[in-house]
Amino acid sequence: MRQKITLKHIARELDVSISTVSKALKNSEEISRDTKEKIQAFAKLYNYKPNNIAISLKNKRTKNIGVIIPEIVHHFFTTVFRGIEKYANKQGYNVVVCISDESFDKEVINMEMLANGSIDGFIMSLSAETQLKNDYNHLKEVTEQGIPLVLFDRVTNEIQCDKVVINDREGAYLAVQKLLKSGRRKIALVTTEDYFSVSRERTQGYLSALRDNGIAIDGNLILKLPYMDVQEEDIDSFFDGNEVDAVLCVNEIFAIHCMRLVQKKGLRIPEDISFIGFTDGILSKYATPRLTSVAQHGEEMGQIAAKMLIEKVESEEEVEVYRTEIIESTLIERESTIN
Amino acid sequence: MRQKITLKHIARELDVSISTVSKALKNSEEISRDTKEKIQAFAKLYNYKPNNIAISLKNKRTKNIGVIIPEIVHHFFTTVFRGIEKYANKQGYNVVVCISDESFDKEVINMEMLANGSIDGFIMSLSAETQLKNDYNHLKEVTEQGIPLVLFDRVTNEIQCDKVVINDREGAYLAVQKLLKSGRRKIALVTTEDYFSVSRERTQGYLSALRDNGIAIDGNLILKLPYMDVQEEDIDSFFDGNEVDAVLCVNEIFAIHCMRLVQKKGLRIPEDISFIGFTDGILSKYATPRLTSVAQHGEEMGQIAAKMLIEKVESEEEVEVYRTEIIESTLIERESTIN
DNA sequence: TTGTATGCGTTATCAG
DNA sequence: CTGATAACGCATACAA
Repeated sequence: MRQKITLKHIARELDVSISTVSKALKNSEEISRDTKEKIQAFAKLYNYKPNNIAISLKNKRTKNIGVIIPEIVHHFFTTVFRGIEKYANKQGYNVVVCISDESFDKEVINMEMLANGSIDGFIMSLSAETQLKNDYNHLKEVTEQGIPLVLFDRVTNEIQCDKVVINDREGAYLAVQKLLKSGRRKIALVTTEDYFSVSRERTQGYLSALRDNGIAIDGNLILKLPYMDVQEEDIDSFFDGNEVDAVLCVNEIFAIHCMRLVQKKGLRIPEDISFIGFTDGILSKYATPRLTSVAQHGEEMGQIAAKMLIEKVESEEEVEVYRTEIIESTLIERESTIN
Repeated sequence: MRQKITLKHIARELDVSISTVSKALKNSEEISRDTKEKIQAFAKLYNYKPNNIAISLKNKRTKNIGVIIPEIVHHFFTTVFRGIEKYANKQGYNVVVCISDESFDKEVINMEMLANGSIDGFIMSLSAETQLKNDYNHLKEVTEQGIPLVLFDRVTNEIQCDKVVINDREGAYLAVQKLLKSGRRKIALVTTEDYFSVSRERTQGYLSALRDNGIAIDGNLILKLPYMDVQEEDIDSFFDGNEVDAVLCVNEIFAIHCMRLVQKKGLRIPEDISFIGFTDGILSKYATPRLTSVAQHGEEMGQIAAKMLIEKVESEEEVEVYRTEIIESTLIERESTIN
């Protein structure tokens, strides 16, 4: 087993000083051609690579970025992560990922673990529990220490930092417009509890689209489902109790569930009832019928978040100005709606 | 902005030496109660946390593990990652993820980036291109440097290291058995090119199940699809050209595609034709009909991989014995098959 | 009980 | 052109 070789080894072997080796390997003008060649050849032969940890300690820069997301087995977060990783990698950064598992405590623990020198900045999306508790002290801690932070998708106004979100309200608005234009009038909304920032926004979009079109809002047509562990009975009784000709769901899982049950009841999609979902993940593409969906542009979101973060990390001056990037959402029309 | 505080700061502030502070914070017996209390109180007040990088440099242990996977927007890898992250986190390790994007070059670059001190060991699944080229020098490099490596799912015999795979052959065998037991005789296999280790194994299982049951093997019933960018026409003509009453697909995407087309042709699933897929991801669960599937137990696989790796990382003696853990695959029966 | 010195691997400054 | 030294933050063997 060939041990990792260090500057010291090379220096000893070639009978020069460590600093000479260091300079030679950086092709410094200070060092004579002969010496450089000798050292470089030796280094190459033994496959010398500088130790990242030592460099990090010296530079106080790790070239690592920390990503904390609520869940990874979830298409949207996965695409965002992809965008982050792609951009970060191109800039020579590595990505360390922690999953908060929608838990406040894990989110806090993970942040603290990483905040002690392991990373140069954070990209994160808030856990459900954090949003519910509305407690953001761990984020404050971190930003006060001067560690850059970029929040995406699930964000909060309580924290001053860069953010990137999609225009959720607009997305919902567009979706409802689309449904109205195709003649639908009894449009239901299937959403989560209000403490999710995205659900709130989407609900707003839904409501204002109806309002702008002079449609009375019927509270009975809004179904709130738990974020996890959807009970089919809840959906079932909702559709039994209401006459509905179109449904907007705040995520694709809800949409798939609803479509299945509604089809079981003998309704045809989209002839009898239209469906539009959010997220536009793999389920939307492969559902039967294929689901019309508001795309969240996860990968783009990730790239932008990474770009914002790295800019902050690499900017010398402590700029105290924070941006919120809003990505326009777009409607991907498929088979679950009519024109 | 409160800067990160170090031992040196505390020492200076309290007019003691750095080592006294260091020991006091470790509650060393050497230090007097008074001094300890004073130092600990001060440290707590200023929220002192040791710098991970410095500790890594000192200990030559980063408490980071590197994960290199071909793709993250893919349910199986995502569940494996979940398992890795869960276990690693519990043991105080962080996970840095790189995506090879099925590219040999990216795999190599990522490994080299991480092998220079950033991580204590690797967990990886080979990229498609790597398997195609059959070139594993980058893995050899790393293992020769004494960096522990665990391969999962997409593995190779060329490298001596710990491995964890599912019993793909057995899984396929069981699936075919199931189909035979329900009276099916014209069983098709939809697979990828041979250079994927998993496809090879699954094909073996398919063939031996047929053989063991005295069914003649019909090469026409084996459809090889490209791993990416499936062309629906290929599937279409396959089903037009062959009479088939059951299909085993080596992944769920293939299965979904086939089911959709077959249904379009007017066949009923499972009455006319049965389907079994591999992976058992989100698509299998939400397909119509729900897809019977060979579960790959991704999370378990990830946990085991992480456990194996951390054991190696933490074992002092250089044990030159490598294990291959084989996880039994199980058949999840749903609506796409009959009894 | 406390402090000094040394080292982890690297780079930068300054002296020779 | 080359090398000694200090520093990054921490831990520890050893000295006082």
